[in-house]
Amino acid sequence: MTRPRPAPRVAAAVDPVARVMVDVPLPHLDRPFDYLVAAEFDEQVQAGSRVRVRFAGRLVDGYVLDRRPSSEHANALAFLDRPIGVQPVLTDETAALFRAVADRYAGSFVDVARLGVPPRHARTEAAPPTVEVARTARTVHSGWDRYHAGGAFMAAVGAARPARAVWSALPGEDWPARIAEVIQTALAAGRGAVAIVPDGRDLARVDAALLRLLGDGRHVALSAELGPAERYRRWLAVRRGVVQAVVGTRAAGYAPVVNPGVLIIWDDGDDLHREPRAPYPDARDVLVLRSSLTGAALLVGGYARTAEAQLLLESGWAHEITADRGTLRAVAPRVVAAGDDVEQARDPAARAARLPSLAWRAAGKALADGQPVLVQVPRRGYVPSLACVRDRTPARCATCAGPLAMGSAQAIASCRWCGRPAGGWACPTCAGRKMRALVVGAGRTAEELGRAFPGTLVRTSGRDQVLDTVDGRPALVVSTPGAEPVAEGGYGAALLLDGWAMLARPDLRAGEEALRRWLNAAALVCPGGQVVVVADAGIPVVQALVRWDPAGSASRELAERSELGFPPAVRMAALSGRPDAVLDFVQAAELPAPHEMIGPVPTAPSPTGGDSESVRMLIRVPREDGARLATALRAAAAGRSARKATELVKIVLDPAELF
DNA sequence: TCAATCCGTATC
DNA sequence: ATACGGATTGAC
Repeated sequence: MTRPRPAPRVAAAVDPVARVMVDVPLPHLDRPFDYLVAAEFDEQVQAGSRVRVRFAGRLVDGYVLDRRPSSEHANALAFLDRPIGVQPVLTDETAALFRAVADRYAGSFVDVARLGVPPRHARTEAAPPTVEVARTARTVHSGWDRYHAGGAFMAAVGAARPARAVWSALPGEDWPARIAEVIQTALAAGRGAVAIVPDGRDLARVDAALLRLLGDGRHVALSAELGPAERYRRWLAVRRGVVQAVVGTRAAGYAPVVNPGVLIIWDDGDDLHREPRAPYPDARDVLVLRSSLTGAALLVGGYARTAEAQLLLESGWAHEITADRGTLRAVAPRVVAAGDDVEQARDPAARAARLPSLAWRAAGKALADGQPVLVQVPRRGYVPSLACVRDRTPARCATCAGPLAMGSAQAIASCRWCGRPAGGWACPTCAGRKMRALVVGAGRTAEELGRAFPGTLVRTSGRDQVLDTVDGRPALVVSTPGAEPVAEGGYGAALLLDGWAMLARPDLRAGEEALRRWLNAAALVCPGGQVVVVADAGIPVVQALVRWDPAGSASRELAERSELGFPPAVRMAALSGRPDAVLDFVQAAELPAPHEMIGPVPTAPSPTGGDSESVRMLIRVPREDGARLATALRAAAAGRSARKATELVKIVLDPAELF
């Protein structure tokens, strides 16, 4: 009985070898493997194509890096199984970027490619490309001449020079319009552009600004919220060079724009820029790497300034775009710090609303002047919810040290992590036995404010329902950080009520993050309007808000991080997992000298239910050894996976949360 | 003497 | 991961 034999395959005549990155989760296989391309697939298998290959006996997905005339591999090559679709997805430039990001974060190429390449949608890929008719662009006067070096940066982008800048936006700045102007300048120079913003609301604003400036069809907005078909359709338009400008959320930092001339990130301190999937890259770093690799210009902008952006400046890698003090004074709100004098407030309504009297008066005046008032309150759950009524020591669980909270229908506080009721609590500092709500949610604040200002319209913007804009009529707009609506004509006043609560967070970045949120809210206030921040005026970041000095604050922050030995002044890696696995890992790793090991410490039990057996270890090296540290960690991970150590160790470079 | 099993190694 | 080869073990 003769079995039907498959027809013998013939390799392509030219460049028969494809170098393929295979999609397997093992770190030691993060390198190219060579396959033969059958003649029948010659056209479909190109540099950047998705393919299916037989690897260790199984069919797996892969990406073709390039085609070559021959292989270095000593043994016979296998034929690759088949191409997936006809559309190459990587460009030489994005392939190099995926490699660089993987190397920076001790991760693998395919992990990063998964972040940067959207899932294929076959029908969309096959559909004829929609013909976009570009409307004539509108010319407007650039708003960049209010800034030192603003015009120079625009000129550099227009001349396709690789300028790199950190931009401190003026309060009230129409930053989406400024970003649109930069993008328009890059397009006019025949180059592409990528702009990254934290969330969908900012994305919509930049999208609208681009539509106004460029007309239809010159750009696309990319975000994860689009359905798979629409997301792939827009992404394909970029990959095919139909559009050259992209605005999007963090994954759009990898968009395969042809010949990018400028890369932009807005509000780089927002934690939404950090990817929560391995290898946990940050969008600012992705753009910095991409700028270095391609020579594209880079713009890091925001009202606030991060220590990381400050380092770009102090290392001389980037230049500053700022306005002078006179220009700033003309547009800035007046900012005062109010100690939390709730108890002394004369007005009973103010007392009931937990408002310091200064804040209450500022709000009343703005409302009387016919203007809206912004009230920023922290998100519920952002900080421990109960504290000692006398000295505000956060109330913690006696068993697991988790934060205590008051349940909805319970009379007794209980732990939010372990759920145990906290009967008989006593303050560890003053032995007081009374707790009070440290932070009141937006809903409750809105209720109380409504009573404090009878007859005033109260609106809320937060997690569940985010308002994009409010009109210029008098109203109290209660919002959580990041959800503040833009007010027509600007707010008459802003009350930042969460000051000390925000600063009380046991986090390395608490100060920087508090200032960032305050500046973002205060920037929405009209020139000369009143901002009241409820915090101790002696705290440096409170001073930085009062003087509107994000640069000075970032400089101080960076100096402090240098002194304490924290990123970005040094490079750190956090290794977490079961104790034996973490120990085994660090023993196997050939870490660059000098290095410092901190820990291991047990990781805090969390409501998300992480392994209670888990520990975390920090490794610290000088900044210039960052690449070597990542290489060593990758090698250690490869060694472990090669010898079948299955216990997972999570590697995070420069973790955002250090405590 | 042969099969079952363990361990190490390569995966193109 | 998974597949394979070579060494090792154990039973006839």
